[in-house]
Amino acid sequence: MDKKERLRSKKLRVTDFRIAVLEVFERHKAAITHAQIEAELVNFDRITLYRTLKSFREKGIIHEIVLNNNTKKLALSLHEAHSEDIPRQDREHIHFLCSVCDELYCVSPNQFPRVQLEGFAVHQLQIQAYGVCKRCAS
Amino acid sequence: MDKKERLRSKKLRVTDFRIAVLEVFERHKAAITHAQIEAELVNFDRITLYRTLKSFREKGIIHEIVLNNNTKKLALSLHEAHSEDIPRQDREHIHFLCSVCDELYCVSPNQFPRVQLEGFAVHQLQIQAYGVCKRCAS
DNA sequence: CTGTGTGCAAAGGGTTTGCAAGTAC
DNA sequence: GTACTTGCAAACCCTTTGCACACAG
Repeated sequence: MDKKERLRSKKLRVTDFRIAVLEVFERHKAAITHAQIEAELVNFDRITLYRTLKSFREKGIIHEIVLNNNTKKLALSLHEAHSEDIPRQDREHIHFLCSVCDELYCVSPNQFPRVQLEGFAVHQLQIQAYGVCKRCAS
Repeated sequence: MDKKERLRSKKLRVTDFRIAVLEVFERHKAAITHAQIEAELVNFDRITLYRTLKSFREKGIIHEIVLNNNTKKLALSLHEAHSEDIPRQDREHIHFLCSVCDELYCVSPNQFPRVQLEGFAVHQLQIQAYGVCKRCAS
């Protein structure tokens, strides 16, 4: 069961609640909101959920995407459970938000952009793309 | 006095408080936090500040940059007071955050990146760059 | 004069903290 | 057994709302 592995590899104890939260994430291909998670859990404690998501974030199991309309979405991180440092596809993916269905997808482009800024040494780029996804375009 | 012009062109009334807030922005080359603004105002009402910043945002006088450490910064928008729609340098600038001094600058690159994403029609990109600014690098 | 802006008080909502009991390892 | 987790209550903090008064145009 790789949900358990995911937790163990981050030195987090395996509990029913954490498994349940991971299951919610795995049910979705796109990033989800805190409210969505709450809606899909039954009989849970809100505070425990806050703490669970916080430790998931700190351990890099999930990452948070803050959109400019002040909403936040959460998504599983892509990297393998056992890897120690953050691999390229985690650093270099783009957050695509569809303005029709409001779903947010983590996408790896064929070529990740580079940027030159006069007077600034750029170490990392974080890119959010806004547009329409294939499903909504048809 | 172009602070007054700035307000009038957005159909906002010119008040002492709004001028004072604009002055705070003009004192800074980089984006500032809500807390910084409060620190530089004297004898002010917190609620009025919230409402002032809200109307500035709605009118496009300032824009908000949400960083992934969950902090927000505010900066004057670049476009001329009288322009009706958002010009290219407002849509196509990059937010650079220096990890040393924690200052955030709006920078226009010589060439704004384009991105191709399979299955997604990208209409707009929002880019945040992390690194070290010239002043901190020396 | 009219509608917009301000100031105060209070409410609202999301998130965090403290602590005791429960549980993974 | 020990340290980590959970659950409940309460506290916290930031932000918004309601309303009366003040003021810009």
